[in-house]
Amino acid sequence: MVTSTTLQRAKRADALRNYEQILTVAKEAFAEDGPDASLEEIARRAGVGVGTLYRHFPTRFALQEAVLRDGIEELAAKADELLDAPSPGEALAQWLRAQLLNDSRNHGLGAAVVASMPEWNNSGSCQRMTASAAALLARAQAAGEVRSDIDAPSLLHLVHGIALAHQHAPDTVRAEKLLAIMLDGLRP
Amino acid sequence: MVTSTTLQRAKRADALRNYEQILTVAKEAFAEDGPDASLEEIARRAGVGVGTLYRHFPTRFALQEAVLRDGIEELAAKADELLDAPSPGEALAQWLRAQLLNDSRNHGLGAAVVASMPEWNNSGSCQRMTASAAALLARAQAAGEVRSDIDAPSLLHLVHGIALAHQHAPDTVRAEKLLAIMLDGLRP
DNA sequence: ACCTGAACACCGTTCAAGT
DNA sequence: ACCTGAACACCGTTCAAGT
Repeated sequence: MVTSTTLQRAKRADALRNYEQILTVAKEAFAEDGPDASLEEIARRAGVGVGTLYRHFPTRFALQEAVLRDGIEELAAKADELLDAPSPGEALAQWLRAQLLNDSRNHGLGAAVVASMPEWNNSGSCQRMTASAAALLARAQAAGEVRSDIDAPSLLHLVHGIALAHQHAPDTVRAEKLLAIMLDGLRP
Repeated sequence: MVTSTTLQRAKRADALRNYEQILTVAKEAFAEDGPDASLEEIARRAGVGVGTLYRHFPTRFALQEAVLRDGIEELAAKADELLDAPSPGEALAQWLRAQLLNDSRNHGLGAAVVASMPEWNNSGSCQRMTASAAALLARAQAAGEVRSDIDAPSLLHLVHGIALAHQHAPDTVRAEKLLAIMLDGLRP
């Protein structure tokens, strides 16, 4: 797995330390205070000047995307694995459940970013998730296990919608039941 | 129809005028700038001191709920009508479509409030919508047109999730297609 | 190169003073 | 009763000065 760390190239040691520290603190802050958590406080808690935070993450969205990156890499990897699974329909269902789980793991940050950050649609993360979803979906449709009149973006919208609707009452059971209902609706 | 105006009792004329003016401006502001629109600017554009805004609407949520109130009254009324419609399943579907339409009419404010304001669940508006949904749902379930293992809050969560996922690309066609898929999933 | 923190503009919220 | 707007605290963002 390629982590954000290994992607850093030739940074000074202190810069790298700061980068990681900001990321760690940001993860906590977003979980506690939501997607609008104070950047100033994140910098403070990371023991870093605000300017340093802005240097590493020029926009709030950049920081949010960085926080989400690990989970997204994992989901992409999981999608690749699932492309070899025996039942294409079940593989898709499993991956969508993983999406839901990931959304709840980061306390709804993912879903919130998708819904309220216009930049999301043009981000690499979005393209990556859409590509994974499209591959799994195409296979399930080719196998006749999923109706053909739905596309990958719609599918992701639905899952994130379910996640969003539960971000303030993170009832995993209920969320998974809604996903099950949605999956029933996906049958041809 | 009972409007918010007729609910005001014995206010001074200028107070009432201010109340209405703030509401009008807030509606525009939320549509333009989203649910976090500046309260200060709303007051300014309404030609009113900030204190006056706070007097009428002690919290941001109070103002948001007031902006949404008319649409909610309409939906509640529509639900009452639809309880007499011939097909219980179709009546439910129609009402859910109206929910979606209402969400897009106020530029996603409704869905955003539902998702990001913890106060929502305890609000009268929420109880009202849940009651309407429950009545239509119960009838559809009794008629055997909708599966019995879903409840009204889940149903509303799903619809608002769909609306939320589209608030930054308000593609009505796509949203309605997702709703149709969800409705398919609701069949017994 | 990278970091710091002061500086500026802006917003949320309260409250003393006004009518 | 209701309104106003100044006052305070806080945050986002930039940028000159430092290492």
